[in-house]
Amino acid sequence: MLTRAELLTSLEADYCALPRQLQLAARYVVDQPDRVAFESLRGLAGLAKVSPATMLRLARHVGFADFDSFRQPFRDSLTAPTVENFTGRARDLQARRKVDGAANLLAEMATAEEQNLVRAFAPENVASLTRLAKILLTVDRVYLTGGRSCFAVAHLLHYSLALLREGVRLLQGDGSALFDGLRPLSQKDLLLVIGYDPYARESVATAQFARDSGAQVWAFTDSALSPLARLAQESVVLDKSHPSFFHSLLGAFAAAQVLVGLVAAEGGEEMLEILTTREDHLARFQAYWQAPLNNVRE
Amino acid sequence: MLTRAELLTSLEADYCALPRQLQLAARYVVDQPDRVAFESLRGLAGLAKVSPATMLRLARHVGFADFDSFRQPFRDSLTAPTVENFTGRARDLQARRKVDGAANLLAEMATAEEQNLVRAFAPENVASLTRLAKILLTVDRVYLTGGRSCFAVAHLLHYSLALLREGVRLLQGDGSALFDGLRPLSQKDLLLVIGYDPYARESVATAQFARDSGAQVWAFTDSALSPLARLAQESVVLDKSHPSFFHSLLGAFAAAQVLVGLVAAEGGEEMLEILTTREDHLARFQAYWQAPLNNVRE
DNA sequence: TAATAAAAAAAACATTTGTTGCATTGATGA
DNA sequence: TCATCAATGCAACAAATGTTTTTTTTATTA
Repeated sequence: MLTRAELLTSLEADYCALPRQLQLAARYVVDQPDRVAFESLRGLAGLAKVSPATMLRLARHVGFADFDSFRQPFRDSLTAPTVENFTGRARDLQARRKVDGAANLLAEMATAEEQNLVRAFAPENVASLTRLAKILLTVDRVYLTGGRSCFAVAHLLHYSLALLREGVRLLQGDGSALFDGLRPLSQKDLLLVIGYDPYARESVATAQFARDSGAQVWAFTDSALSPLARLAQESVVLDKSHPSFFHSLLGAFAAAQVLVGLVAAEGGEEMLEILTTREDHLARFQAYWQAPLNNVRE
Repeated sequence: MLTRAELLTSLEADYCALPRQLQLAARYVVDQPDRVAFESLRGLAGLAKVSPATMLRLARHVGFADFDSFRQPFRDSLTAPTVENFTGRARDLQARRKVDGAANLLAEMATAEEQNLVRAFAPENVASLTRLAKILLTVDRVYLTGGRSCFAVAHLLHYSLALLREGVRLLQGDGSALFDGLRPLSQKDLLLVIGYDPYARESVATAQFARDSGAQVWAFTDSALSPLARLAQESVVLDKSHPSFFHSLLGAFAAAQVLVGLVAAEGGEEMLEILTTREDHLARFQAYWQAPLNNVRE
């Protein structure tokens, strides 16, 4: 399917070959592409001083079935910061809709996940994560918690951050053990809570507890209005769109990895040394698989 | 005239004082402000799962005379010259490399993660995952394992798949307990192992053990030549590029979510029923946080 | 519990929308 | 000059839209 840019160039190329009224219509579209995104067929025709039928003919001329799909690329260009090859492929798959139901589901998943990823890198989030990365290196202890599926995110963060600094604690999500782990929480500590709707009761309770103790609370969550965001002093708001029954956690994972990357960068050279030391340590304890020395010949 | 940002903050501030349905409407607007720009009143109401009248009431509540003027700020924010678009900004930043280290790092992360995502949806992987989804519904038991950071992937898969069928086991990655869990492994079982270079010794050993027992072995891994891929009968090969010290697991997470989505789709209607039953179950045991019933008045 | 008020959904309405078919125009070549 | 055909506007339609009014549901108070 055509992108806005392709569409505009093809209009410019065809321009001379078009009949007079279609030229008028094309001209307005080329000159004011952003307005196309918002106007109705009749509205756009009025602005271009052309009859509605003519504007529709223009849309058809450039290969679209109806006005709505003609307008779509103009809308996309305002919203979607997508990289061409990827969306292109997803749309390809969506094109052969009825042919293969599974392929369509896959295309929807791909599109959704891409959106989740893009949103994770939204300017507000990037700014928040940068701030958080700095803070993470100054606080006494870092507590991580995530209920149910979000536990995976917490676990990933714990694994990585624990390599970067001391005093990173992962709170296991089932009830009582949780508050035991939190007992020594103070004002110099930080809790990062990960939670999507429906919010695990324990996660909200933990955040409340941490906040009441005067600790810093940050959240990775799915809405600026989520109970976690309201408890947190600052939060990273992520998308979770997915065509299946489940929410997508991809945005949260992306944010987590960004955070880890920023913390590592913040730590500089000395942190890299710590890291390589620990790697050596692990290697010495044979945590990793080693390729057999003698290759087997075929 | 309110700007989009002002509008959103005022909406967030009022949120608690709003009646329940208006909260629902407000929440969608706050979470997906970009969609407001393009949707019709009825379309938006549908997305927010609210009646058209309610959405209109929200627009009126924040001081607009009609839906059209309520939507205008959202449109303006898209047309305005501010390029909030990240990839655009990322490209800008990459141009002036040495100027700002942090911003450049972020741009590199975004590009890398996008690549990881795209590779996860490569045709070979999609084909493999589709096959695997079908198989997962036929085998007796499903074992999941992932060492170190990959444990997060295994955990996510376990959480989701366990909602979809019986007999899904997550093998905790530390040593002995692992083989205990595997003892009853048979030819009708399947092991899905997730592992990136450097490969955790236990993961390789587990895969070897499973293979020797005649069970099916599948792998999410970083190379077709990885020890896990060699042991597996079929594998999903993923990228892990990341500008930081750490590997990115985003591809693995994406693949995991695709797999879950496909299994759910494969299961059809009856599986959805099982799922909703379990949700009810969890709700009844108060696993989830509930919004307080009484709204605070201003 | 019953009475009252608030909130929400449903129904109804006129308007606007995208689209189609048809009539009119204007140009071109026989 | 006339026949032909593309180009264009106009009228008409069903579908969708924004809004108002009415009815039903829900919550709160006496």
